[in-house]
Order: sequence, then C-alpha cells, then structure tokens
Amino acid sequence: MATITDVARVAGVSISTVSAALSGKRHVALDTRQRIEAVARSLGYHPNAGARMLAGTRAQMIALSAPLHADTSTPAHMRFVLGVTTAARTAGYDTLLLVQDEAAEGLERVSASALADGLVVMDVDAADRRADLVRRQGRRAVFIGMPDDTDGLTCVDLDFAQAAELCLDRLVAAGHRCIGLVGQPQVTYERGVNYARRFRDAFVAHAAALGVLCEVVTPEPGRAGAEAALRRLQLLLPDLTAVVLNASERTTRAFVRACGAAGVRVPEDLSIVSAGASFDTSEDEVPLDTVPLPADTLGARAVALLVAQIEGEAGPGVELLAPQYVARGSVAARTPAAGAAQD
Amino acid sequence: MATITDVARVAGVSISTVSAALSGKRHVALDTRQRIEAVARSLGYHPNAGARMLAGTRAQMIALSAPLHADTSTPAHMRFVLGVTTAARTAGYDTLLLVQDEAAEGLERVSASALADGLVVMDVDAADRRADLVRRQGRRAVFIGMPDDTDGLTCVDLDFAQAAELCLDRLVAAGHRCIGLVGQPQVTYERGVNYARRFRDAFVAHAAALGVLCEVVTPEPGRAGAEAALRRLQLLLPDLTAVVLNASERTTRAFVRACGAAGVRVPEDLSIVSAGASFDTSEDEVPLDTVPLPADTLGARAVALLVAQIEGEAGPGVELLAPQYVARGSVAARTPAAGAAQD
DNA sequence: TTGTAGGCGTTATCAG
DNA sequence: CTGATAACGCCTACAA
Repeated sequence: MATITDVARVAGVSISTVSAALSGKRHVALDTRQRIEAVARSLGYHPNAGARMLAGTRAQMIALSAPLHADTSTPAHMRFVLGVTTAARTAGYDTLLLVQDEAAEGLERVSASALADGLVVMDVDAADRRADLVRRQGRRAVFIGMPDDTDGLTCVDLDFAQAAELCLDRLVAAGHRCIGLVGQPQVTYERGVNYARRFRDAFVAHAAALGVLCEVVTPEPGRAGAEAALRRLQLLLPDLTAVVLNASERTTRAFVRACGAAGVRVPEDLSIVSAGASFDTSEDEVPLDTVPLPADTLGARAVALLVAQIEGEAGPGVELLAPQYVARGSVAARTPAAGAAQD
Repeated sequence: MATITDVARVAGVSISTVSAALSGKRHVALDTRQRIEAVARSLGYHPNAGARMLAGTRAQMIALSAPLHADTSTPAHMRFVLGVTTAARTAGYDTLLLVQDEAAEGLERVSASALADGLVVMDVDAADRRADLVRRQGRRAVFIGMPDDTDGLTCVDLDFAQAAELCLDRLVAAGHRCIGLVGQPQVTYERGVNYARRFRDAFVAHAAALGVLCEVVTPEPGRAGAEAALRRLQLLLPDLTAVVLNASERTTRAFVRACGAAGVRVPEDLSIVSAGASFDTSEDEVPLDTVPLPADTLGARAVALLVAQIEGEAGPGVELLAPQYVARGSVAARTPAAGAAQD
C-alpha cells in the first residue's frame, strides 16, 4: 500500500504538504496541489485509517446500536439502518453495526477504544441501559426514540402524541364520533416502549378532549388477533365508524383483510388511518391514509445531530418531528346523521 | 481515557508486559497478569483502536457490502446482515456496513486504508464490479452468491440447482407429472442474478430428465402478477398439479392468495413448494413446504471463510450448501389416475 | 508557501 | 519471564 511518504517522494514535496493538499486544511499552491492529487491517484493512495485515528482527533466513524427484538419489524428496522448509514457516509463517517445483545457492552468498547466518534442508538425502551451508559460516561450519542428519563441525552423521534391528535382531528373533521385504536401487542406496552405509550395516551386524552368515544385494543400479531380486534371494537363501540392503527405491518394488513372478510367496506363502512408506521401501503389493495414514521428523515436527523455534537458544540435536547398526514382515500366523510358501521 | 502507559505505571510493570499480559501473545507470570488485568479493569482501559491498527497487523474489522436494490427483499437482506455481523463479532471482528451505490468504491476505500481486514459481499450479480475489484486488487473477500466468473474468488451460496432438483424429486415421488415454476420477475433474470438462473435452468433440465412436463412464469411482484401467473400456468399446463416457487415473499404470498381466490385448494388441487427464500411461512394460513435459503448459516459460513483467509491460509473456492427440504403439508400425494387441478 | 520534527498508543523485536 | 526501543503512518505546530 502506498503511504503518504511515497506520494511525497514521487511528487517531490514533503509529507506535510501532501497532508495539507489532500485534507485542504491549509493553502497549497494550485499547481503543487494538482500534482500531488495526480500522484496520489496514480499510486492509489488512501490514508491509513489507523494512523489517521491515532494522529487525528476523529476516527470518522459512528457506531449504530441496532438490537433486534422479537417484536421488531424488520423492514422498519432496516430503513432506519439504511437512513443512518447513508446520512453518515454523506457526512464523511463510516458506520459500525452493533447488533448483539451486547448492545451496551459493545457501545462501551467501541467508544472507549476511540473506534467510534459517536453513537446512534435505536430501538430505545423506557429504562434503557444504554441511556445510563451514555450519561455516566458522557459519550457523544443520539437516541432514535426516547427513554423515560431523557435528562442530558439527545433524542430524535416522531411526535407520536401529535400524530395521534392529528389522526383524531382529521377523523373528527370528517364527521367521525366513535373511533377505535388498534395498538401494539400488550407486551410492547409492558416492555415500556415509549412511543407506543405516548401514542395511546395522547389518543385517549385527545379523544376525551374532543368529546369523541374511543376504545383501545392491543391485538397479538397475526390474522386471529386482527379479527378479534375488529370484533371487539365493534362490540365496545356499536357506532364505530373509524379506526386508527398504530401497529405493525403484519397486524395492519391483517386488520384490513379482517375487515374484508367481515364484509366491512373501507372506507364506506369503516375509515382507517395507519399512524407511526414506516411501511408503504400505497400499492395495497386498500391504500391507507397514513401518518408515516419517516425512517430516513429520522435517521438522517440523528446523524446530523450527532455530527454537530462531534464536530461542533451542540447541547443535549429532545427533538420531535412534526407528523405529516398523507391521504390515500381510506377515510370517508360521515354525515352527522350516519348510523352504525354495520348494516 | 486510560492508556497502556497508565496501566503499566499503576501495575508497576513495563508497557510491553501489559501488552503481552492482555493479548496473551507471550507468557506472563500468573500473579503479574492478574495484577495487570485488575488494574486495567479498574482504570476502564480499552486499547486504542487506531494505535492497534497502526502497530498491529489486524484491524479486527470486516466490511459488509450490502447494497439494497429495488427488487431486494428487506427481511431477507436483514437476516444476512444480522448473520454476518453476529458471526463476525463472535470471531472478534466488528462490522462496517456499506450500503450506498458506492458499493465498489467503498470497498476500495476501506480496504486500501486498512480499515477493514476483509470483505463480505452480498447481493452479487452476474457481472459484479466488486468481483473485478477483489480480483484485481487481491483483496481478502467472500461473496455470498456467485458472479458468472468465480475464478480466484471465494463464494458461498445455497446450491440452487440441487434445490430445484430436490423440489422436483419430492413432487415426482408424490406422483406429480405437470409442474409449474413461478420464478423471479423478468428483469431479475436480465440483471443476471445468478441464483435465479441457476434455479430455473436446473429446474427445466431436471424436469426434462425426469420426463415431467414443466413451464416457467416470471411474474411481476404484486397481486395482479401472481393471479396472471396462476392463470398462465393453468393454461400452459392443463394438467397442472404442482407449483414450485422461487420468488419473493410478496409474490409467494400473493400466489397462494390467488389460488384461494380462484378456488384452487392447496394442497388438494395444487401442491406448492417455496424454494430458495428465507421468509417464514410456518405461521401462514397455508404453511408451505420449503427449501429454505438459510441466511444465518450462509452469513456465518461466509465469515468463517473470511476469517480463515485473513488469519490463516485458505485458497479461493466455491462452497455450495446442500439444500434441506422442510415439509409443512402443502404437498399432497397424487394417485397416478388423478386428473387436472381444476374441476 | 513549504519543510522539519515531535508525538499519538500500540505491537513486535531483541536484549537482559 | 520482563523491559527498552524502534517502527507503524499521519497530523500539526512551528520554523524557514
């Protein structure tokens, strides 16, 4: 492998001039620089990463802690990973992928060894050990999602509470007064997954504030769970005309199919909105109105905040993205006089 | 951050002894080593990665080139990524994730800069630029999948040809004589994706050898494509009794649903086998017999071969995993007298 | 505008 | 069994 010394020798300059010419950190005469660049290219010179880390102040590397739980949606997960990795590369950083249960240990290792300049933490739960680690060790890190205690941390997330309110506002504006929420499986709430709770709590509170009848169901994934959820909502809310889903891809699709199987037409009999999910229903049989979880945007934003933290000065803080409503025709207007969803 | 010098000072030994004690690369008196280990732990010492790369011969890092094409199945992709990353960590290596279109450029960069000791290359197509790069630059690399020219390369893959034969053998043994293949979209074959071709070609050849009637369809993803594929197979093979799918999750599920919609019962009217796919149908409405593409196993095997290449001596070569047949009841026996699939 | 020289933290070689 | 010491390749004052 060619080293900076080789380049300097061939170009007939000193190594510091090569370093300066290639890094742009100081002025180098135009012709000198061009000569150096040409030599570097012809020699296939790439600065040695180890030497750079050792001498420089940056490793130009971030670590991504992306554990995969049993109830994690793989496609959504992948979208976040992609978003983070792409944004990082654009900012000149490579991404180290940490997937094991050793999530916290791995973070400790890569940051203590100065392998990574900063950490992006995905799939955060209420009492996440990684939050303590970051706080205790004062690591540069950005969380995608929020633990219960965000003190001293930098977090980015969709504003799930506002998303819930947005769904309700739209449905109420369309004349709906009895609205169900199909949420995550019970175990997800129990694990303390923060966004699920925020969505549910805001949904219930805002429905009350709007004077709307609402009920929440928390189905297990799969067909049976979805069918039971539909039946249960119909039972609890005889005048049910709309449903908001904050659920996995599988549950969401199964629910739509359950409607079909039960003879419930969407949106004529039942309006449906999917919120806080990152899968695409635009080509489904029944394209759904959604309030998407923008994985790319969140990943990119997390990287931007991390880089700011690494390179400049940026204090901690929570940044919540404003939700966007995407209409696709799965919500119908309800005249005030409209009756039950079922004939 | 504590350095090796700190540890040496506190433990009252020289830095070379610390290095030796912690790396185990030479004998150190038991009590000395224990003292050093205790000091290192109490100081939270982690060897500086940059210094280690620079002085040592290994970066303890592999790069994973995992570009995401439009026709890539995200969950399958993720499973490979997980398998590779987990296996690498177990072998003491961290994984650098490369996702951009800069796939080849990124590989060049990370290996020329000695950031990565070796490369794992996913999603390989027939004339993959990354194969040329590896060959030309003599990089240590393992391909998951095979380009057309595997000369000088190390590749691991499922034996798709044998998988096709296995499916046919099972179906023929069950009495089927008219068998359709639902393959990938046309564009995938045209892109030269090697496994798709190997499966199709072996399927056609083996069917001929067995004296079985067969036809191949290459549907576009989605519901309409699947329905058209079923109709077309029924048209081409009036006595169709079995179908082998080597298709995406979406197409596979859509095809099963198309059967339901067309009143074709599985397996009474039509036997189905899914081959070379890594998604799970065991909890579907109609669990399918499969010849799985074992992403974890392939990823782990790729890492094992790469580590062998990095640490020891291991020549190039292609390693094809033997396919396994997993029965789940979607194949029914056909008495010789049985007629067409449709009444 | 360019060159010189010291140091980053570790490993590895070679004396002791 | 242990301790000096020379690389490793690059960055960055500082000097010219």
